[in-house]
Amino acid sequence: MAYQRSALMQERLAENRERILRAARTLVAQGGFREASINAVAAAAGLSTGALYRYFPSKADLFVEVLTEAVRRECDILREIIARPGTADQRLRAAVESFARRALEGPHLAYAFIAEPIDPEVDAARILCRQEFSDVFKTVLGQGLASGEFPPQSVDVAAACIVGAFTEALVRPVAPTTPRSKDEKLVEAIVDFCARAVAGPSTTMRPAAPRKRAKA
Amino acid sequence: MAYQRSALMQERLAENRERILRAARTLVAQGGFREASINAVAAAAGLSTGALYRYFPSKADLFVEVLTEAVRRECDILREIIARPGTADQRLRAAVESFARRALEGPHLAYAFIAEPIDPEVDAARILCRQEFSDVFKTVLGQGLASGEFPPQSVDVAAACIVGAFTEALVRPVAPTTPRSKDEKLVEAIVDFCARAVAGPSTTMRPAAPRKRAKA
DNA sequence: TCACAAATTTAATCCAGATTCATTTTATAC
DNA sequence: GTATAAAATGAATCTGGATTAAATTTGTGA
Repeated sequence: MAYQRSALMQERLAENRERILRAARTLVAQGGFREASINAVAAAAGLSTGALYRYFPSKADLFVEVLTEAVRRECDILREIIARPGTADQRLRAAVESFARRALEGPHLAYAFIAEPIDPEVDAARILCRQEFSDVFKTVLGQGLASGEFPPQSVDVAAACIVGAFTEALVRPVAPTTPRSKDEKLVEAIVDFCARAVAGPSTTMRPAAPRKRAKA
Repeated sequence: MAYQRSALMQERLAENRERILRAARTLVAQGGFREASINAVAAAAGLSTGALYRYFPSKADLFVEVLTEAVRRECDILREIIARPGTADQRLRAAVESFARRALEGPHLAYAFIAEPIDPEVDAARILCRQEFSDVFKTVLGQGLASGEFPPQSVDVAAACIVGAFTEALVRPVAPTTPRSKDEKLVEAIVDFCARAVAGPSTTMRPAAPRKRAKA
């Protein structure tokens, strides 16, 4: 007779898989990918290293899944915010603020997901993820542009700049220094920066030709 | 008799050291830190691995030097640009443009210097370097703020955002796709983004009203 | 020329962490 | 219960790259 897993067993296995993913996420959140070795993940999940390989073919596969899963959730939230009623400016602000706020909760996690390299395979997945973030912002930028609320600008570049701006502003200080009060100011300043950037006065006051600027 | 190196020998040694630094920089420029193993660097410099350790105590030390040297040069250029006459807006634009343009020449290099982690020791040095970049932008932001040319804003955050914005916008596409024509557009878009961000309307007021715009 | 110091080479060694595998334990079918 | 399949263990292996060291070559001072 063919061997068949009982429903209970099925569930336990699925649970283990979840536990591994959760453990990996938690470890990354605590100390970035550096802290998230296979051994550490397995231990945190209450399994042996060997067992882990029953659930994921390689470290890269595991972290690709951790990454895409987290980014999917994040993007869902952002898309929901952007779909709300309001001006493009309001919605953009809300999205940036929400993004920034959650990033502050787990700076290591945010950094790891946005920037920290581990493995070429994971890095490749990350590029897609950043694209997904960028696309969310592009949506609202495009709307503001179409309605004339925002001045003409490259939505692609602006979207990337927004992601980059708060990555740099938020994610750098992974250091212990993180008093709550400062955070509020920081989030506000970042939101303002991004909002000004897209809503600011039209900038191309200079004719494209005369470029007497320095390059060196 | 005390052993003493001839002037010729002295020079050859110094030259070797330079060659190592140059080789390291070149390799990083080609493929990031990942490609720049000690063996590769030594080979590229025309020396053996062992010899390299005569010049630098460790890989970390070597790359800290590569990094700080490159950043020092870059900041010198930026400071010079910012010290020129002109409005804060003009000088900020010139600095961002110059920075962006050179980053485009070697995206891997720029990425590696701004973001790519290798080693805790090097990462620590990088934080100082980013601070240095940020400080340059802070200078001009502070001037524009003092003169009333820019609306109230956090210069610290804005400076970090500027660095982040164009890091993300420029450095991501490390892919082969780099047609010159696109580059021009890209640089312009980034410069505009940053300029709008700092010069934009005061942010507390949020007029949904479409703003007057010039040509793109 | 010789003797010794420094530089260089080459081939280990070391290390950390991912991956595997022989063995043991647990689950399923009868 | 027994026999077999799947799952789990954890120690052993494998790997890639930094680091070291013994042996060799080159430079310096007599």
